Amino acid sequence: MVKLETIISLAKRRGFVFQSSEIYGGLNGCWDFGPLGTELLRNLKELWWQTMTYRDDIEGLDASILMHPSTWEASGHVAQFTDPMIDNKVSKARYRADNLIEEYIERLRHKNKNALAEEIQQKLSQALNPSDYFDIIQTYKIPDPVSGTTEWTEVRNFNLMFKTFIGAVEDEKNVIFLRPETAQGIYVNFKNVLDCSRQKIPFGIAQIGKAFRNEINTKNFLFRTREFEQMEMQYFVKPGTENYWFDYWVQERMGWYLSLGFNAQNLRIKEHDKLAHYANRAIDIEYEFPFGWGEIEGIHSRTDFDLRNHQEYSNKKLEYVDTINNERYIPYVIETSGGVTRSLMAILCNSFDEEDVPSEKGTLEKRTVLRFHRKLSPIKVAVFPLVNKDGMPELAEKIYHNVRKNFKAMYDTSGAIGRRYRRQDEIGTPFCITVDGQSLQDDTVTIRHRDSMLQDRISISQINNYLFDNLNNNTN
RNA sequence: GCGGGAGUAGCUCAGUUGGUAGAGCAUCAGCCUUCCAAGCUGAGGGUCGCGGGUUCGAAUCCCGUUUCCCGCUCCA
Repeated sequence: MVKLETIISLAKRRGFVFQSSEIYGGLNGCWDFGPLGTELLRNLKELWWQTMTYRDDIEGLDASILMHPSTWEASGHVAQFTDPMIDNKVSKARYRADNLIEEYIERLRHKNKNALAEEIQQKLSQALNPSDYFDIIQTYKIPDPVSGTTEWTEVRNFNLMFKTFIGAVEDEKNVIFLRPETAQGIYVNFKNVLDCSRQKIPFGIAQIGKAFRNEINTKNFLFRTREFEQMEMQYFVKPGTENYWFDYWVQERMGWYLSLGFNAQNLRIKEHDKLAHYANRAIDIEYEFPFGWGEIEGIHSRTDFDLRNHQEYSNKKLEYVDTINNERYIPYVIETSGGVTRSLMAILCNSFDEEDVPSEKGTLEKRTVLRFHRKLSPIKVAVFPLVNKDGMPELAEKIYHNVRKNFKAMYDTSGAIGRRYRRQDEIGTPFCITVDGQSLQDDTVTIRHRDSMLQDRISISQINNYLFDNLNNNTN
């Protein structure tokens, strides 16, 4: 499997991804998208957007990043989006206090000290704030698995939401958060969308946008970052039908990734062992990255947890009224929550290929090619004159100006033709059009395919049709 | 956050015991090239991640810091 460093190097060299604020030494876990990365990102999001909102039963939304503070009270993020952290003073090892205690309980059970284990379990289940965890660790003298000592710091709560202030005064009353997920923007707009769209349940609301989490550790290039983009769709269903729709959306979403050219062997569905407080069913769609399996999309059955809480906190009815059956209820929600940034990274990994091809000299040479699905490719077509004389550049340039009206295109006259093909291979351009001597005679050009390196000869007047046909069908 | 490795041109890297930096590729200009990269000529590009310190003198030694990679830990 390709190394992450290889991907990062190519991404930088060809303008897919740069480190944020690089001239100042970079900013941990933040990345910028360059010219080609931006195109790829836009194509990815556009495909998702079309898949979702071209349906009759899904509406689009673009909610603000800053939201009323009560949103995060209702969602549970203020109380629960928090890790109680504790450090051992001797080993310097850092733990989540609840995990540390749970591990200790496990070890007690292994030693058949079940009564004690049960006692601690009881206290753990009632623990709410940092001092509760600290008391348990103190009372039972829970040791550090690394150093074996009980030299602990206090337990400190680490909330993963980014905090800032609204207005000029920086006091507690003015604290607001950058959204840690886009979902809540959808829930609080549930009634608005329902009222204006004339949708009937089941229906969904789709949104693409940035979210922010003040992660303790960032990691693995684009995989774990503090600022990231999500593409989320919340599907509102009648209670009791949530399992049907859960299975439906798992199928749909998995199919979507496969339709983008993801290798099925590098995708899997992972059941959650432990469910979050809001979910009664959850799976992750995982991709096998160079560093191992990682989530690219989560599908959660969130029950009516969110709408019910927003109804309670806002004191506004968030019910759905079924006038035909004369029913009213708070809908259940199936959430499909995809990571744009993570998917982009998965696409880079999935597309990267190196193969040996025979060279002009008769030896084998390495060819680097990004085998993007055509719909994802940042550049759709490149146009070259075979050589820079005899009227070929003039004709090639004319063709280029024509195709770029409809397709992201590139014109290149620099270097030998083989080199220009390889440049395009490396950025995943599916088609290269070359004007040669024959073109000047009979108004035809060659069109070269990235993956097979084979060429068709077509007439210049057919170029647009050819590209439309080949870029819009669903084959890879 | 811990441990390990690394940071020198856009990329991959070299740089001997400290004496103010090189190569290949890439880029740009020109030439040459009639279909799968690395022919010819020339040019541009680096305060050696950043900040201190030691020294007559630091890419090189010391301290701090930052970023990336790998392994732990973590990921409501």
